[in-house]
Amino acid sequence: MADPVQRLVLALAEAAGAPVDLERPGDSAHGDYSTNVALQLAGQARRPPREIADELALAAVEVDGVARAFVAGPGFVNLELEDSWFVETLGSVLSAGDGFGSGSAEVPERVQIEMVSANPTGPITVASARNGAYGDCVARLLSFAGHTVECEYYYNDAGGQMDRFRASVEAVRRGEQPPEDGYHGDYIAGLAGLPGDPVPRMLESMETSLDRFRIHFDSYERQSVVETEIPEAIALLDTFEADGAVWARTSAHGDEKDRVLIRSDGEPTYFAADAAYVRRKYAKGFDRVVYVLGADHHGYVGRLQALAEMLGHPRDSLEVLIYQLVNLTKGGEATKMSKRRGDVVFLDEFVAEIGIDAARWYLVSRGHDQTIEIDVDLAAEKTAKNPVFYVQYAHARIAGIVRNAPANSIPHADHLAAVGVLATEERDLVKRVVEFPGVAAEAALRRAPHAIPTYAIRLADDFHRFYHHHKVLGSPEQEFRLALCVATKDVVARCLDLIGVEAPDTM
RNA sequence: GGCCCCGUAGCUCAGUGGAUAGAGCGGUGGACUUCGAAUCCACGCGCGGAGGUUCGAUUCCUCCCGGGGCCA
Repeated sequence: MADPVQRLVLALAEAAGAPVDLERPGDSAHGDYSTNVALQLAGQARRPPREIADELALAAVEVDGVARAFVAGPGFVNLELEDSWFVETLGSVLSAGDGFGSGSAEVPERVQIEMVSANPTGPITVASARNGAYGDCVARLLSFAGHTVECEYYYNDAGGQMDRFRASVEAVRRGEQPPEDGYHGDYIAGLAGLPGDPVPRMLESMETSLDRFRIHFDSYERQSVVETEIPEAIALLDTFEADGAVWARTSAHGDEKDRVLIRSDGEPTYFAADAAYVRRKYAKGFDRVVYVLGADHHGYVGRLQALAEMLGHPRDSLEVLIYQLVNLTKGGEATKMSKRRGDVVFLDEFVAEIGIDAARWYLVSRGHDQTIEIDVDLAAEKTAKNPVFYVQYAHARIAGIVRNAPANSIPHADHLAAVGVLATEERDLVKRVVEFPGVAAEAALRRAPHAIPTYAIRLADDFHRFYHHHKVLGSPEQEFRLALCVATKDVVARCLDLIGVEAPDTM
């Protein structure tokens, strides 16, 4: 079945002889949809925009479903649509079912997303949780768009950090303080009380925290394994020797300077391990390799993309998603996050205070380019007012209606008919629901999951308003309204699923 | 000194070229014998500054100011 929105867009594009974008005007006096295509065409056509708009409006009224088309302002063409268009549109949403809004990827790719990748020296922090929540949502969005996505966790099991971590646990076991440059958090004492190597225990506990936070990994990779492939990787790179060291000519591939691979003492650098790791990722057959890194690592972008290019892949196929950091305040005082000092807020504590749904919502509902400020004291108090409940409540409300609906009254797409004249709230809600595919596609393309909660709030808003004004069950319009409820409920649930939040039937 | 991110309402944030810039929180006042009032309705205040591109700029470009981060 052809999507009625697309049908409109295509008909208008044909009339205009150019691609057309429909937007929803802020002012309802400007119709259901409007397009600025006449304004865009005016320049090259060397004609007054209103003249072009007049012609387009004449053609638009002939399009099936268009009740009225009129020109306003500098040359906008505004459309008012027939009730039948809304009924048809709702029907198409219902028949799309679970797939509504999915499959936007033009070229489906095999994508690896590497995220979190915190070394196992302490529990998952809120900062790492933002990394994970963001990466996980991007993974969900890309997968919904039609890509095949795998999530990987990478950690350094062989470096100095691990030595200091083990030494800290050992010190406590001997009844001493951890070394000055060691780890001082309370969790060290807990690990010291258990026998054996603390590293596997630490990892296991981190995995449990992430899993409970609904962040799942398809694979784990260790630096000690990756390092064994450094020679193969270096053989493929553009290298030279200077000062007794082996260098990668990264500056010739978009990086700001060349990088050392093997020091003059024969020791490989971290960058050499990075090279081996990048090679390994592509060797697994991924078309696209994504890193999720905090803003403090933005300097890595150039050298990583240089590696991809030297290894024979398009530099853009290695994508680094940078998110800004999380600042915590406690009672108005800023606290610097430092895992070594134990001066951090851990994910488990954060979740214990505000719950998983609110925590996930909190971490992904802001743009990833935005630094997050969290007042730890206020977070718990604010929970009840968190917009996530506003959205969840819309879902639960609809679930209640569906529960109370008579058996066999849930409508099907094929025999859907409006009764009487549609109300503003009904038309607005239909328009909101059909925005979803565009929102999901855009969010995936821009790696911007925060667009989903933003949209979900507006959707819930339109639903709550509709609910308040109109009775569903037992009304003459029951069939249409029930259909509208079901479509809304499905889209709300999909939005929440895309950000890893539950969609409860009761609250 | 170089590079990256950010300055939008009292606070936390949406809005990557369109018409009168939006939400939530906080404040005030209203609405439940009706499918769930965790809801709805009403009332205030705002694009850091200066230039430029454009028919049109919160959005794009340059510079300045201010906050954060990375590197040197």
